[in-house]
Amino acid sequence: MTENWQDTGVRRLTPQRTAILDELQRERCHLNAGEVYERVRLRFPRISLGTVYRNLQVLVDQGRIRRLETDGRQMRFDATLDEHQHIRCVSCGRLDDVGFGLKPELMDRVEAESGYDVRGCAVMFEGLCPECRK
Amino acid sequence: MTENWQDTGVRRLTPQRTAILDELQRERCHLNAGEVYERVRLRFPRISLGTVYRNLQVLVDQGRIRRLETDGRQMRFDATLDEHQHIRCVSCGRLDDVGFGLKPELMDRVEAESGYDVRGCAVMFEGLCPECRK
DNA sequence: CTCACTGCAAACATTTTGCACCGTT
DNA sequence: AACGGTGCAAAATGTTTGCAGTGAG
Repeated sequence: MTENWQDTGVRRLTPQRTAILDELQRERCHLNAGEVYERVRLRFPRISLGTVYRNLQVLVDQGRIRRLETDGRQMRFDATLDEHQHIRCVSCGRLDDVGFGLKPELMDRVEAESGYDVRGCAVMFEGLCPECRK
Repeated sequence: MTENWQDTGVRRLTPQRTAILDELQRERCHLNAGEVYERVRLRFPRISLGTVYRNLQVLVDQGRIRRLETDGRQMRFDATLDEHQHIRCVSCGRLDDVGFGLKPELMDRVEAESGYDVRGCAVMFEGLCPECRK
């Protein structure tokens, strides 16, 4: 569904859609679907979780947000589009940005080694966040 | 539960436990819990999925296997312990190894930038696998 | 009028957990 | 006897989907 995706429909920017994108852009941390739902519900009390999930998918397909694989149980969504990576606290689960990119040579090397047509990569660091170090 | 984990009990190497580790080591690709269950069930027809999950967790805690976050919906498990990373096909979901490690300097930089005590990192490349390129 | 979008609820997939029983030590 | 491990079933969690109604173009 993510793969081979092809837009046929119109994809209006509905108020709900806008609100979801809005909340993701407002928050520095990376919300999961439930958190987006909570926040958007303050403005649209009757919005449903299904709508949130559907719109998150639309926004991902449009390239307006990124989907992050965090703890393997739930997704988080990231409205920051410039290249950066993430770091997660193994103790409290907090997720922060790390601003750096891998060198393009690395992609080439991986491409040569794996035989894949490499499209991207995600780096997830983990460790103890400043709070949890104490 | 993963964090602050501390072994008190004995953790015998039961036949079921052994079989699970065995299957993970035999398979070149990285199985998910259901696939492990399927395979182990051929040898232990009465084993339960719960037991598989519990034992996978024990093996992770013991450092005998690694838990991989793949598509955000399910985990896969990796019995190859030397440092390597992974690449996933965005089309068919196939998951392969990529043998390389990040430079230690990079970790230092991330540590300095984020304030975290960095413990590790996982790199997930994605692209089209050789089959799907065709 | 059409069709994308919505709310709602049910379905789904994956993982975790409570419980009673069993086997090692 | 104590306790870690097991099978089984139920629950919990996170996500997707079917459906009928609504509204923008």
